[in-house]
Amino acid sequence: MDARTETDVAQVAAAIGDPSRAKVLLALGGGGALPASALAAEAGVSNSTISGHLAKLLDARLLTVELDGRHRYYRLATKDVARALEQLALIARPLPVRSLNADTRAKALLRARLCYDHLAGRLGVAVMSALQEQDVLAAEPAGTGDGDAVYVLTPHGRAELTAFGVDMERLPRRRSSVRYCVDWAERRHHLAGPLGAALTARMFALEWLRHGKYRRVVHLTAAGREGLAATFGVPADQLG
Amino acid sequence: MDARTETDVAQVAAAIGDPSRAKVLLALGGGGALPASALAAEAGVSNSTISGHLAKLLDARLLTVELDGRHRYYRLATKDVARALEQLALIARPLPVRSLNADTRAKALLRARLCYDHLAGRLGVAVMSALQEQDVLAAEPAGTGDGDAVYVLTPHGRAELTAFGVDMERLPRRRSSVRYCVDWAERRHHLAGPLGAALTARMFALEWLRHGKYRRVVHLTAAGREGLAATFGVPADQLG
DNA sequence: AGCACGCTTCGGCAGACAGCGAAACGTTCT
DNA sequence: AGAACGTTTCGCTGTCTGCCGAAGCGTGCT
Repeated sequence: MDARTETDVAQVAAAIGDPSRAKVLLALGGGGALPASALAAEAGVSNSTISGHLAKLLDARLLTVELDGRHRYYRLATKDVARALEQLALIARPLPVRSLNADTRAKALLRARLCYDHLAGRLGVAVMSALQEQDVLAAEPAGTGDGDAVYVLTPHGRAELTAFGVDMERLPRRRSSVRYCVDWAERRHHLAGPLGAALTARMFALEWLRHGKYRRVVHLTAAGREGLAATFGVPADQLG
Repeated sequence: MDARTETDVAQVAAAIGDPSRAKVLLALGGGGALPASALAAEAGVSNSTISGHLAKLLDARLLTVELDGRHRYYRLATKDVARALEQLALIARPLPVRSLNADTRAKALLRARLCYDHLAGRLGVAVMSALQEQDVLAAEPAGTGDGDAVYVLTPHGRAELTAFGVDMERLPRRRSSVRYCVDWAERRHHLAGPLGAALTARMFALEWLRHGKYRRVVHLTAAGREGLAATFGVPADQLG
């Protein structure tokens, strides 16, 4: 027999459910690692305060630390943590803007951000929709209509992406279907899963994308703007 | 321009992050509706206390109410709330057993439960795995190996399920792929999405499954035990 | 060795909040 | 109308916890 039983949802949720801690987690939501002092600045609290918070997040196994000299780099413990955060963002209310700085940050996040390892935000949904236009992905609308649509990669799409330089060998074979997230800001789908991660990685390799000051924020380069229009037919007016 | 900005993850998480409130949400996780007093018993607090909690959960838009005479039936506001809860359960630590009663409840939940509209728990993963054995579903192992596998419904499987009485017309057409959840207890996949919901509904219609005292708990009937073995080849020793 | 730096620990304070019982409110049943 | 019932509101108490500054500890620079 097995000692496992119900899990302590309340404890994790409480760990996430503090404004400072949530800011920390969101700042790390792009999959990057940051030292304690940067996280303190991010959350707008003192170093001693953030230290307590980080200890709590470690205890809840939401974060891991890497020791590097006198620095300590924190990152999300697993992909599942990032997924849980995005899922929570989906059911959360919009947050009123606090400062001018926060406003530009927020706008940048809405424009293009990483959802741990794949592209999200307006850019993410624009790419997803362009991939359908180009018959790279085929949508199969949900029967029940409640956000449970399904996408598959077409043979043509497979060829297209291979030509683009995505290493398709390392992805699920045959009639692949495709994972996606419901974007919390756009309420539309963006590409996720292994394919989303691989495509995003390729775009970074081509320098179509660059990391912003914080890893979660992504900037589209001029090359990226041209490339997306030329290769996938993403309309330029959706790249603002 | 759009006033939407970052969302308030902290607020939702805080709403979930109280033991009593989490118990309420989990009790409603099967998609059912319960009156305030039942939820108070469920959480083990007084009626006045639960009333405050329910008000908070309503304010956070995690629940909705239906007024029915002097009763008020609460249920989860959307499927997304249920999804968020399961995602949190996935990253939460196991909870130590408190009472004998809680223990039998927990065991029942591990055996078979509803994940809002589809089957989960040991029974859920057993069915999922049997469906693969029977070539109803084909698994396409993840390239990156981090839980991003993909399943598709085979033509044979489509015929099989149609014969079983699942209304396949109302589901995504053509080369459908299939949504799944990672079961928080088993750490294996169970069938979700429209197909999972439809199959589960059919099993209820056939009286293979019956609701327990609380809707989230599901009981397998004798007919269900036989049917699952005969129709899908689910081994009897996995139905304990 | 000595200093600067990043981070954590400690002590203390103030606000938030879960808990209960009593009372109020509205609905249903007799 | 009156009693029973489900639910919410109110007042109160105790506890928890987020916050800071100061002090402590280990690491790296010079």
